[in-house]
Amino acid sequence: MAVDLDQIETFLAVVSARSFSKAARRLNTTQPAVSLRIQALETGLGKRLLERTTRDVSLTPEGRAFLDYAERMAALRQEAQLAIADPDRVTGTVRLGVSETVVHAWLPDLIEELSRRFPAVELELTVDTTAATRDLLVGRELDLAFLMGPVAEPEMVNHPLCSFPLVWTAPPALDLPEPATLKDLARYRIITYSRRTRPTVALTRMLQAAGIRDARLIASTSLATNIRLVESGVGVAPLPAFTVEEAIAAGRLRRVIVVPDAELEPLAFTVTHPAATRNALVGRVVACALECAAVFDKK
Amino acid sequence: MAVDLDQIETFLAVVSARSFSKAARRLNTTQPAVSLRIQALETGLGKRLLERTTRDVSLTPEGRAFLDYAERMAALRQEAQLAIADPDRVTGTVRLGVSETVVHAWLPDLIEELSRRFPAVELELTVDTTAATRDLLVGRELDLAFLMGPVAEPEMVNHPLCSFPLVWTAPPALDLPEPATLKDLARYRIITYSRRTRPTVALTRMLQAAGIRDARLIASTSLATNIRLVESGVGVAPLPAFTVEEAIAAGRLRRVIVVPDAELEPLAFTVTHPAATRNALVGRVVACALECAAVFDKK
DNA sequence: AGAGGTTACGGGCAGCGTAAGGATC
DNA sequence: GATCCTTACGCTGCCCGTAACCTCT
Repeated sequence: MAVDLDQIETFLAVVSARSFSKAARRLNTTQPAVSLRIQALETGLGKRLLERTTRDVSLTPEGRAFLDYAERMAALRQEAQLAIADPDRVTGTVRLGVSETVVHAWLPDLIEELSRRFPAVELELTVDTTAATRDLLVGRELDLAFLMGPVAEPEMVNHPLCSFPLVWTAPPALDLPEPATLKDLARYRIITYSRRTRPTVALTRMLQAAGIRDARLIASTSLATNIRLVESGVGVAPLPAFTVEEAIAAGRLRRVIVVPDAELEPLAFTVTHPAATRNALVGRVVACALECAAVFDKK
Repeated sequence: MAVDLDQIETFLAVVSARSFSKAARRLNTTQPAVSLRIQALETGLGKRLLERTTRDVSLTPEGRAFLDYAERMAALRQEAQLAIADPDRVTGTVRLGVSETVVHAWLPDLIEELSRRFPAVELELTVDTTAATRDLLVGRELDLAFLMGPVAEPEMVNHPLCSFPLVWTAPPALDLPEPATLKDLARYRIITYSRRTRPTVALTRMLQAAGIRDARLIASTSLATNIRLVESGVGVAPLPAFTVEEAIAAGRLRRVIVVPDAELEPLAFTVTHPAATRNALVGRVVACALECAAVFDKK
């Protein structure tokens, strides 16, 4: 009869997923269970909160009003847990978006640290390019994200997080003078991040500025793939130093010293989240991420 | 595992009752059920919230911190209900303290009106003198109260509510000149409110000022009793006009016209509640009470 | 001994998952 | 016909109430 926190979590999940069945998956239950919980909530309030058409789920005016209360109640529950509970017992979900580079750096450390501090908290991880992640974040489908450069939305908070120097890398056998110029490098295929990303944009500008028209770029979304391609002799690549240290030490890759004009800016990452986040866990995750990034930097 | 609104309501009830068994009675359940709910809450948080000695229940530091969250969550649930739900479905409890005079005036109207507007809301009524009610209110054991004169606590909000003229009343057979002086009245027993109440204090001052030392006062907490005493010929009494209109019309009582010096101030009632009330229903009850009082005044 | 909180235990019912049913594209 | 929400139904497990127990005054 009365409103119940379970129902509220379900309601929030449905609203955020815009679908009963997706919400059910996310809540680790079945779709009928979600359906019944929403029905119970609606009966308890005596008002319909969600309008279900066959293709979409939308909020009724009452639903929109209730959403605000629901979010505040869920946030309050979590705040209370964080303030009082044994960290072991804190529950909740953090939806985190990350760029692949971070995955290869310290994300495993963060995941481990978080699951140590908050074993009962679930992490919903989305790995994608900065652009895609950014859109999810702006659409409030993520609670926070680690991505390149600040997000210039007014409602978003950005913190500098970490930065990774890029080094030019080539197969050991490649014929390259040192220091190499952009022109030298452009004799080979250049393997880089996908088209719209910040480093690739910077690189194409540099190539244009140097008057190089016929550069052959290979854009890939996968950092691991890029490294593999260089190791296989496909071409040269600017890569985050930490990803290739081991391969260079082992002689599988060669670090190419370049002229200042060919140096790329380090990849600067920020942690970004909505200013009015109602997920009290976000603060903890941010703090933990800053620590992990700092530890990683020192190594 | 997770915190549940049922547990929170139970926690709040236990804290407010300072007892598991009293809370159980108030929640219409059994004492073991309360015990288990509190245990579940504590296990869920991994912290003990309540310290139980054999004679008293007190809050641990964590409990005190949690109390704040619990109150906010309960308030939020109720706000959401008030904002969205069918009024029929709004649940909750309002703890109301009233002076007896109000009971005889329009309290039945208020109760009826409230149970019409919010059939699922429970009213916990305490009828006592203004002084006793005031203490309960200050101790936050009441959500609001209708009592005489403003409560001068800093955290309390007072609204003028209604005022009842007092008329001197006597048994019809009594020998009294008109207009009667205080001295005339004081030849008989004067039946009045209990010692510490505002009208009785005013009356004793008036008697002192008139140099009357040997007045025989009968102080009683019950207005109905007082009326009965006058009807039975025990003495005279200042009574709220509305309570004796019918008896006067029927000839069972006589209204005594008195000189200006013997007139008593009307009984002024205010509605008082804590400024930071977390019970969203209080506002509705206040509004409803003001309406009922106004309607009553017009009759 | 009595008041009040805890533990033990059996039963009822809420809520779940499976499966079938409808509606819309 | 595919997708997605709803309804039906049997079952499990949780929570409740009764009752016995413990502890402190």
